[in-house]
Amino acid sequence: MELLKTKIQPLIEEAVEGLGVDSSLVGRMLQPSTGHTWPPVCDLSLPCFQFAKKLGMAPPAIAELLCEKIGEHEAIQEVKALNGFLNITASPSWLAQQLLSGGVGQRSDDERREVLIEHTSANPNGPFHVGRARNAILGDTLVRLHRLWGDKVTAEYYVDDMGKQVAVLAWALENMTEREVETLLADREPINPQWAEKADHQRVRWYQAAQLRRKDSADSEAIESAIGTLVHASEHGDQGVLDSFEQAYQPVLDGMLETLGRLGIHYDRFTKESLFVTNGDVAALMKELGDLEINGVADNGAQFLDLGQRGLKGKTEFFYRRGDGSSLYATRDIAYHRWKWTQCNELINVLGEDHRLQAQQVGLTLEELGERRPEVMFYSFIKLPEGKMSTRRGNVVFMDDLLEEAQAHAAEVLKERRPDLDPATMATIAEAVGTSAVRFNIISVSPEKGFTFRWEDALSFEAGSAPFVMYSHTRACSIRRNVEAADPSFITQPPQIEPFEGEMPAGLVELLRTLAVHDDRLSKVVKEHRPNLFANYMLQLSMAYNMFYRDCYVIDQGKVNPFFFAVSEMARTTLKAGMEALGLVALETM
RNA sequence: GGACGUAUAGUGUAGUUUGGAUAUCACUUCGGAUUUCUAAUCCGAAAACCCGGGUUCGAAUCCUGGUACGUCCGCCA
Repeated sequence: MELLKTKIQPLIEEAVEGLGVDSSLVGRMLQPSTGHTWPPVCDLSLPCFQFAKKLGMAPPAIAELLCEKIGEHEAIQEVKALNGFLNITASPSWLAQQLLSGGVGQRSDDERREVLIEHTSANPNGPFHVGRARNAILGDTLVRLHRLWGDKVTAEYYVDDMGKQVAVLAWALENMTEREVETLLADREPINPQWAEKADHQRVRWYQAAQLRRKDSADSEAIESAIGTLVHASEHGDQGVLDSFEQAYQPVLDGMLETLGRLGIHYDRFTKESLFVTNGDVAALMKELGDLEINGVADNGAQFLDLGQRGLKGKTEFFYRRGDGSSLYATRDIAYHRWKWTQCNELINVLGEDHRLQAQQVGLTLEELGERRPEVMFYSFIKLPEGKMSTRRGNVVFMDDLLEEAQAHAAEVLKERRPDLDPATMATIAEAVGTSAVRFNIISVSPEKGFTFRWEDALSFEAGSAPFVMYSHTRACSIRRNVEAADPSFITQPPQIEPFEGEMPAGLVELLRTLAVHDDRLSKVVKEHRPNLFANYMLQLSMAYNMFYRDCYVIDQGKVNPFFFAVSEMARTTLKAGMEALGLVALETM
C-alpha cells in the first residue's frame, strides 16, 4: 500500500534509528503483508529478523520495542507486534478521506509512456481456434490495462502476407474446384452450416485440401514447385504475386477479425510483412548484418550470425539470408522491429512459447545493431483434454463455436433468473455474459502455464468468474438507480461527505482497503505484463464490494446514507474501469 | 542428445522476480444464512507446496541433482 507507505515510512525509520540500527533498509523491508492470507492481517509489515543479530535480541522483542516507539499518526489505526513482525494497519477513515477526496490515482506525465503492443499476428489461413485466442485475449487485455494506467497505446497486428502459408492458400483458390476440395475432405467434419458464409471457414477448406494434395498426390512435386515459385516471387517483392496473395487472405483475415470483434478485440494498425521487402529496409538490413563482427558465410553463400559469441546456448547459428540472396521470416521481423522502435518508446510482443528461440535471436541481433530488445510476454499453448489442438486431425474448438455456446449457456441461465426480460435485452445480456466469461477464463491463468480448455470451466458462471464481477457491478448500478429515484439531488449535486462516526463495519473497511491498493496492483501488472494478477484483483474487489453490500445499507428505510453512497460509487467506477480493462462488458443490469 | 519453460488440496489455480507469520481464490464435499438497496450472493468446516541434497536463525520461494509434462533445436513461417 504505497498510499500509506509514503506517509509513514519516516515514522518507522525514526523508530528504527532510535534503536541504533541502520534505517536505510526500511524502505525496502516495509511491505504489504505477504498476500498469503486474504484478507491480509495488516496493510504494511516490517519483518524484524534482520535487526536481530546487530541488537542481540529476539525479533519478537524488537518488534515490541518498535511498536512502543511509534507515535500516533492520523493515517495509522493500529501498530502491533506479532511473531517478529511490526504490523501497521491503516486508519479506515483516513483511507476513506484519501480515496474520496480524489487525490488517489493521479499519474504524472513521466509515468505515461508510448507503448506499441503487437499481438495475435496469426497467419490468415483459417478461422480462429481457442489455441490462437490466448494470444489475442492476453494481448488485448495488456493493451487495455496499459490504457487504464494512462499509457498511450498502439495495438498492432503484423500481417503475414507472404511466404508459404499464404502461398498455399492462394494456389489452392486458383487451382482447385469446390468439388475437388470437398472430395479430398470427405472424411472430415463438414463445414458448420452456421458459418457457411464466413470466408475464414470457407477458405480454410481450400487450404486444408491443398495441404493434403501437397503431401499425397501424383502431382505433388509439380504443386510443390508451383508454390515454391510463388513463395520466391513474394520474397523478392513481386507486386503481382503479393496482390494475388492479398486477394486470397484478406477475406479470411476479415472473418478472423469479426470473431475477435465479438470479444471486443480491435487493432489500431495492421502492418504487412511485405512492406519491409518492397521498401528496401530488408535489403539494407542484410547488408548491415553482413558487416557485423559475428557474421558468417556458408558454402552456398547463405549468411548467418554466430550468436554463440553473444551468449546464446544450444543452436548458435542464426541464418538471416538464403543462398539465393532472399530474406527469411526472422530477417523481416528484425526490420519490422527497427521500424517499430521509431513509433514508440516501449515495445511489447505477445508470442507463443514456440517463438522463444526466435525471439532470442531477434533480440540479440537488435542489440548487436545497437537497438533495444522488445519486452515479450510468452504464453504456452492451450490444449484440449484429448490432447494437443490440431487443425489437421480436426481436434479443434473454433472461437466462433465457443462464443455461440457461451451465449446459449448464458441465455439458459438468464431465462431461469430473469423470466421478466424481453428477448432482445436477454440476448444482449447473454452475449455480454458469454463473451466476458470466455475472456476471464483465459485471462485469469498465468500466461506461461499450460492451459487445458474445458467447456465446463469456460462456461462456469459461479464465484470466481466474470459474471461474479459483473454481478457486483450491477448491484452498485442498481443502488445508484435507487438513490436517484429516492433523491435525484444525490446525483446532480452530491452532498458534502461528513467523516464517518464510530467504528466502521468490517465490509466497509475491507472495501476501502481493497480500493486503496488498486494502483499498487495495476502498476505491478502493467510493468510485469501479468494480466492474471489484475483478474485476481477484480475478484477481490468484487468480494469486498459484496461484503460492503452485506454490511452497509446505502438506502436504509428510504433514507440515503451519503457516506455509504460515496463509497459505493467509488467502487462502482473502479469496478467499471477495471472490467473494461479486462475486456469484460460492464452491464448495468443482468 | 542439447536449449528453454512448467510442477502447489480430489480438480483448477494465486503466491516464487525481492526467502519471513496460520500458503490465496474458486469448483467439489459437508454444515449454516434468505419476507434482500438484484442470492449469478453471504457465513463456516475439511483438504496441497513433484522427489533428494545444500545455503540460512528461517525455504513453496535461492543453489544443486533427479523425475514428469510442454515447447524449440529448418538456408520454413
